[in-house]
Amino acid sequence: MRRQLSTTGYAVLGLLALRPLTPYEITQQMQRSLDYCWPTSERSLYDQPERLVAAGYAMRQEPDGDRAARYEITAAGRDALRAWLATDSAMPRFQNEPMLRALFADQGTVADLHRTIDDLRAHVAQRRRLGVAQMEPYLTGDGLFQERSHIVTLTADLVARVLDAIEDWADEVAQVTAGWTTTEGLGLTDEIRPILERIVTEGNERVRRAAEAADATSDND
Amino acid sequence: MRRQLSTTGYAVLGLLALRPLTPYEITQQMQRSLDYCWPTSERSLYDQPERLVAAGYAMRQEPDGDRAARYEITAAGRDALRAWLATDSAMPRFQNEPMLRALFADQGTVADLHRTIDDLRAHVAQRRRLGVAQMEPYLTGDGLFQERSHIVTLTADLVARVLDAIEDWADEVAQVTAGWTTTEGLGLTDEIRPILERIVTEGNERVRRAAEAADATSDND
DNA sequence: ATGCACTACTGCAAAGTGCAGTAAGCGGCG
DNA sequence: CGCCGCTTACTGCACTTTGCAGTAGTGCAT
Repeated sequence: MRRQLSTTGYAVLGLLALRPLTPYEITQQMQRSLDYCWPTSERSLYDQPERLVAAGYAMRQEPDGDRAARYEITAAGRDALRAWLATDSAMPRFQNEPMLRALFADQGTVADLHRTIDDLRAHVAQRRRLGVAQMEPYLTGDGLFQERSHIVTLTADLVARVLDAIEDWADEVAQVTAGWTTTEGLGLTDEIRPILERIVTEGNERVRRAAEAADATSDND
Repeated sequence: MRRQLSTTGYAVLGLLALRPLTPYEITQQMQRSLDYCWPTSERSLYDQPERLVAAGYAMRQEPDGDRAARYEITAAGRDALRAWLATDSAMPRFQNEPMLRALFADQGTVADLHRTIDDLRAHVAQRRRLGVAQMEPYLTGDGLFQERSHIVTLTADLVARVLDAIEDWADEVAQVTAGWTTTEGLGLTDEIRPILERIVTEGNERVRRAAEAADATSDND
């Protein structure tokens, strides 16, 4: 009954809050809908249902014939989920290996960098295709859990914005590095300097705006 | 000599390629510069130097007095780093707990959602302040490893674009949900529907453009 | 002289990951 | 008809990572 759930545990609990699922169905739902914000290995998901049962947050339904048993959220589980939503969130944690490789690009070849960027572009394109296909049904009222479309739309919007950001960046890097013959020691070329200037000026601009917005908020309190 | 390094191992190796570091310095550099793309626990970093030595990719320098020993990359280490850069990259893996909580917002209160979004905005603002402060010196030629400023600028640009995307999203969510009195069952309201339409139309537009670009590339091969 | 924060780690239990392996069902094919 | 390969639905295991508690030294204020 006692141990504290991990974020992955609450993610699974959130899925069970919508409907009872078998362990395999949990892996599929997780892949389909939560992978955008909470990627996990399939392996770890198979252990979650029994942990939820041990915590009193889920119960195993009697299996129907020789099919796998579904797990169902309990009242205590709903309470725990509600309580978790009222706690402070961990902030985003973005593992971005293509960017890591870009940071070490001067240890490798121009071709290495181009290949990594191309792979990233292909990956983003693929993700977007899947995402759009999942969202289209909601427009005609045929989405999964259509009554949740307000929430699904808002979160999909974040995914779309981040994918756009990555794609635009990849396009820019591909363009800027197209003429490179070395990865080392280039420094602030005519193409790089304006990018740095934009980052710093627009960054400062946004920092200023955020500070003003924060001031306004604290005035209203 | 044998075991295969993790991505974290290569990240540390990449740092050592710039200059020899003590374990503590590795944690500080990792925090300062690679946390944007490769967040890790401090704890795991303390084990990396000895693993690199075991693999033959680094050597422990003789410590100077009672100070901690620095670890230095070996020729085999540089080869391994180069070889790694030539392999396929893993694709980004974004853990985004605020978004996960937004997806389950209908299990909690409007206040929970607003608080999570506010925390996210504050976090993004903080990250941006740090990032801009790190980039400004490069404009005047005073950045760390200024000769790497072309690479540092390009990767900082990705960070800036992603932070902008998240901030704009947070602003939008704050605005759209400001008038909500419930988190449940709202569906496609007058404010939500246009967002969904934008996601789908602009998403399809980008999918189309990416497909054209991919065609053009394969024509050129 | 004592307290206290900060630096620089180490140990340990629990959680997560990658990958190999397994077993059941099922459609095709000679 | 039996076997082949494929997909579905998992389990076991070795290894890595994480979070957190603990510790030892150092500077510096009270």
